[in-house]
Amino acid sequence: MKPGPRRSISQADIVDAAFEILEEKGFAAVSVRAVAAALGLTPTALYTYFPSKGALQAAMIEQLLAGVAEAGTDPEPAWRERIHLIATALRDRIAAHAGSIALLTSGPLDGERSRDLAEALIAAFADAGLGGDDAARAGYAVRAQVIGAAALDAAAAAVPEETPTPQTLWKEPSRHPRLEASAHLGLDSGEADAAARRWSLDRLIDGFVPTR
Amino acid sequence: MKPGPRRSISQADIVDAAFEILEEKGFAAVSVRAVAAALGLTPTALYTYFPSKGALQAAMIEQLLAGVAEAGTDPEPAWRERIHLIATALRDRIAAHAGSIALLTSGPLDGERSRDLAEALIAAFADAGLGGDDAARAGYAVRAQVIGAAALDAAAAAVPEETPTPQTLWKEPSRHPRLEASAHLGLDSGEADAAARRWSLDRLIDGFVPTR
DNA sequence: ACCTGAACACCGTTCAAGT
DNA sequence: ACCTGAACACCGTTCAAGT
Repeated sequence: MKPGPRRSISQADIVDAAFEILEEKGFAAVSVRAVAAALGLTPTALYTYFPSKGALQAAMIEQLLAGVAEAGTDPEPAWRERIHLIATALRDRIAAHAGSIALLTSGPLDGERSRDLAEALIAAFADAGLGGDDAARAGYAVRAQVIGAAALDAAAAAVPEETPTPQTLWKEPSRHPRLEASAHLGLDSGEADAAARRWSLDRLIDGFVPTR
Repeated sequence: MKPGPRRSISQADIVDAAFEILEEKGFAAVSVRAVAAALGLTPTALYTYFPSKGALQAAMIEQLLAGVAEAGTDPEPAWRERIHLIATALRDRIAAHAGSIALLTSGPLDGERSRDLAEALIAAFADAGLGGDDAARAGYAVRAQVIGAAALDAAAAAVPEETPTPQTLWKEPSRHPRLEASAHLGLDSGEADAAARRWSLDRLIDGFVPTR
């Protein structure tokens, strides 16, 4: 293809292409060169739209978080439900885009949407009656919980092929009996269901919001 | 230098060299080539010790987590203190090695030490009177909390130079008033103190362990 | 067993040049 | 303004070969 002006490709097109690669081939495969190739461009052409790979990743994070805070902005549902709506929206966004937790933990997290998310959670806890500082601490704890759980889930998903244990007559006593006894919960295989996540988040909320 | 057998370098030496690069130049800089160069070796020589870069990273994770579970294994302190000891040990290890949260979220997390950590937390919650399933859920929540908070802290640390806001006469009303009002807590700048972290973790524990 | 050197298929980014 | 092509200093990994 010959050089020259072309019908413009938008920043959003580039972010979309990057997400496609992220989901299909993982975070490490999201290279400037691969994204450019997916769009039929030369790597250098991308630097017309984004000044660096980091700037592209920041744009990806903003798109990932778009609308999450708004899930709990409507003041109609009670504060607890609003927290669940925000937490679930964040969790679902991360879960819907394989590899996105690596993206989130790869650099700064100070975009506008990231702050919107923090603000919405603090507001919900303030509506629950918490003072400003406690509401901020509770909101931080919820963000840490959702992101931490997503990180643990991604780590579980990255575990290679389960090697079928050869049948042995004598079983070694396990060093992790309690962990293994809880395997059916699916916590460390990323298979916990939505009800279980809701229950755990309710426990965290209960800890921060004193019942009177 | 000429090829040939040399006084052996150990796997631990390689892991140590890798940590030095991680802390000084960040996760992205931990390359097989850079680690080899730091040891005066050729990249290919490292493949004698580790079959892949991933195997080296897994060894780094195991070293990072070494001893963390043991911080709360002694049955003498009460269960709540044991949880704090484990959580603090994990947090301190991550904080002491800049870039290590990227390491932890870069791949599988199924090593022996990782399981030791999970087991120790579940055991402490079981001592608190929780049933096996609830203890597992509470232990998972604590792990998620510490790792999620470390991820948020690292994201805050990665935020580039704070551009001093030019003095303006008329201030735009902020879209994040509650978040900004809580800036003094240092939550989103990775500067929360140990007492604040302990308080927040106590809230989480309270949510899971019903007071009677 | 442990190591080198060459090679392959990749990276992010810069620069001069084209239209 | 948008794009190409060449270039630079890097990657992880494999392979044949040395001692």
